[in-house]
Amino acid sequence: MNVTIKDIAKIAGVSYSTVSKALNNSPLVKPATKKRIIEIAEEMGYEPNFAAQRLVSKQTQIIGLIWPTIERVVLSTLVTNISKEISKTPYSMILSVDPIPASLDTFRRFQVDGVILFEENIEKKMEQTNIPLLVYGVSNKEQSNYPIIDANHGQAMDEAVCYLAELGHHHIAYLGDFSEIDSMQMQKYKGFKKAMDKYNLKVKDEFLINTKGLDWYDGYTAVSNLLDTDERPTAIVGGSYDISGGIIRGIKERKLRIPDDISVISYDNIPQMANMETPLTSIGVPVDELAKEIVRSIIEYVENKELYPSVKKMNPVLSIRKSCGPVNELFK
Amino acid sequence: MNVTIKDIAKIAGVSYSTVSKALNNSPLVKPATKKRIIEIAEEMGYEPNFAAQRLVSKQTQIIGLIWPTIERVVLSTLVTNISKEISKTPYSMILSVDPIPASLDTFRRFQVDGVILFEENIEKKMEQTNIPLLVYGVSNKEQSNYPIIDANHGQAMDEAVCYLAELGHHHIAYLGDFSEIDSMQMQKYKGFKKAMDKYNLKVKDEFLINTKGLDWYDGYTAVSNLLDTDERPTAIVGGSYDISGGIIRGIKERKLRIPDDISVISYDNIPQMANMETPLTSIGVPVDELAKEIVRSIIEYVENKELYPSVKKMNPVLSIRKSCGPVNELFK
DNA sequence: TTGAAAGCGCTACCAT
DNA sequence: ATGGTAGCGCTTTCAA
Repeated sequence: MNVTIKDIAKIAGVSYSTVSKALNNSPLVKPATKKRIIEIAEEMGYEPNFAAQRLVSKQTQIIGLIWPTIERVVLSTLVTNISKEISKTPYSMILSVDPIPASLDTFRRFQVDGVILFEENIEKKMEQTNIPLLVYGVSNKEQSNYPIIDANHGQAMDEAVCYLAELGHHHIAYLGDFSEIDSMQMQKYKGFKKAMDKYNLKVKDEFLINTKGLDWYDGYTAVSNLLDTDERPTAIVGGSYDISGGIIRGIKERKLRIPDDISVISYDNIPQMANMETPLTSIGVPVDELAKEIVRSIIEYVENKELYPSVKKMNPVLSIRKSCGPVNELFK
Repeated sequence: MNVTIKDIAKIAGVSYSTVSKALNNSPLVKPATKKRIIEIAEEMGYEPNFAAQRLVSKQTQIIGLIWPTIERVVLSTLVTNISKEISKTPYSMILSVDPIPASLDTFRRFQVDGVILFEENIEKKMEQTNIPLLVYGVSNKEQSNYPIIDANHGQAMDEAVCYLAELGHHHIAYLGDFSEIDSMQMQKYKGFKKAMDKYNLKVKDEFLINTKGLDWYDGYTAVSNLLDTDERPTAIVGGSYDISGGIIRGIKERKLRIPDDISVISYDNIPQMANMETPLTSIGVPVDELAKEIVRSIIEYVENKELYPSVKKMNPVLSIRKSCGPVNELFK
């Protein structure tokens, strides 16, 4: 059997309610007593009984997170960051890898206080959930039944293009997925075109490549096609971390130098970008900030349910590393 | 407030202890009463209070799983399958993405009944855990402090090579990671060489390529190098699902046909292999069987702690799809 | 076959 | 500043 507060009380020679207070750092206990009790508790290897705490406090202090179905490094990095962030709070996080409805079911049984979700277009599936739900994804509509954390993709592309333009690039290509299925990808694509327009840069059709996927080899294939033509861009915007990885490799295989011959800027902003064969200059909401905001929001929502479901757009950050440089005059 | 058994008791006109029994399908309750109570419970949307159940029953009925740090499709497929398998039992599963010690800490707080782990060489880290632990990984030693589920890599390679030999292949290449760090990979590599030996096939040094990684592009790069030489193998064994994906693409890019010009067999056995551009013939423990065994074992261990920690080697299965064929006489 | 009641370990309130 | 105690929702004796 495990140590309980009653055991501690017996040893400490106090009542067990005092022990409870001491362990919860209540100001109602004399510091000396408190200290003594805490020491005894530690010595005895006391671990509070979660179930008992919950039973009485009604709150589970658990946040559920549904593991995104799409496998991407950026997403799993985000999940890891969220986990780290939550562990700094009094809350714990549990994950489910099941499909959304099954996950919600599990979470209901666990009586979690709130749920974090990554999918979009989940309206239908969510009908009767009364658990506070926080979604990370695209905010299509003005209104929503649950709070949404989104990234300002338009601004991100604007900053990326602006940066490249300032470096003197006029011939910029975008390699990303714009298959119309994934609205987040579409936002990036549209954002790019809009930004090019804003900075008075013409964008050639051949410089707009639909990778039809977000994986490493999608970027690799796309850049291979791009570089095997006569006219090359002086800079490339990669639509995602993985795509950009493929882009870099493709470029290197053609013995082109980054950034001397060609500059590359990538969407997404995760620390891994600094550790690539060429550290990638990138644009996007830093994953740790994103995680912080997601955790802050869900907890705020949980503790304050009447809060109006809000939509929050996170601002991107340009992280300058080594993959972008001034345009090479030779190639102009 | 949620519905409790007392509420149900009031409506049903019985005592709440009867409700408890009825809901737990106790034989002590008259079937008619039981049926009525269950109906009322459903109608009222009753959900048992997890915390209360735990508090009294001492068992949490929760299995914790520590998300593997290495990102691989096969592993996440396995996790998904384990989750599915556990949901068929009275147990639930929670995941943690934190490093092992932090995860174990969380699990201890949650008072989970058992933990599933994927890493190897964890001896040191586990010192003082008294939670039943089940490891999926390589069983280096005869003895271990915890049960291990392993795959019979030697037999797998034997079957793969045997199959290819029967199809008439003599020139077989192995593309996998054998960087000595990952003992599971080493087992595959050694298994391949041993099997080649057993079937009296010579293996050329150039046909043994260390991909130094398990990703798609590792396979792609390796096969590109392999195929750009004069002498080609008639068959390739790919060391993992991802590697083999890259291999296939590399082959196709060179306008070679699978399996007419070259046969490919992949390690690992997950359903996704049937859906590739060329459905992959593969060897490995089917992921669903693996999941079943893992779940069966951990539960057995949990419910039967005095059980001697065992090492179980799972048998591989050869799944014949479309990527292997008889050797093409022209290339012999 | 059903009901009463103890008690799981804890928090929070009221009393001292 | 400390102690006493009700009660969270449930399972599980024991009694009827």
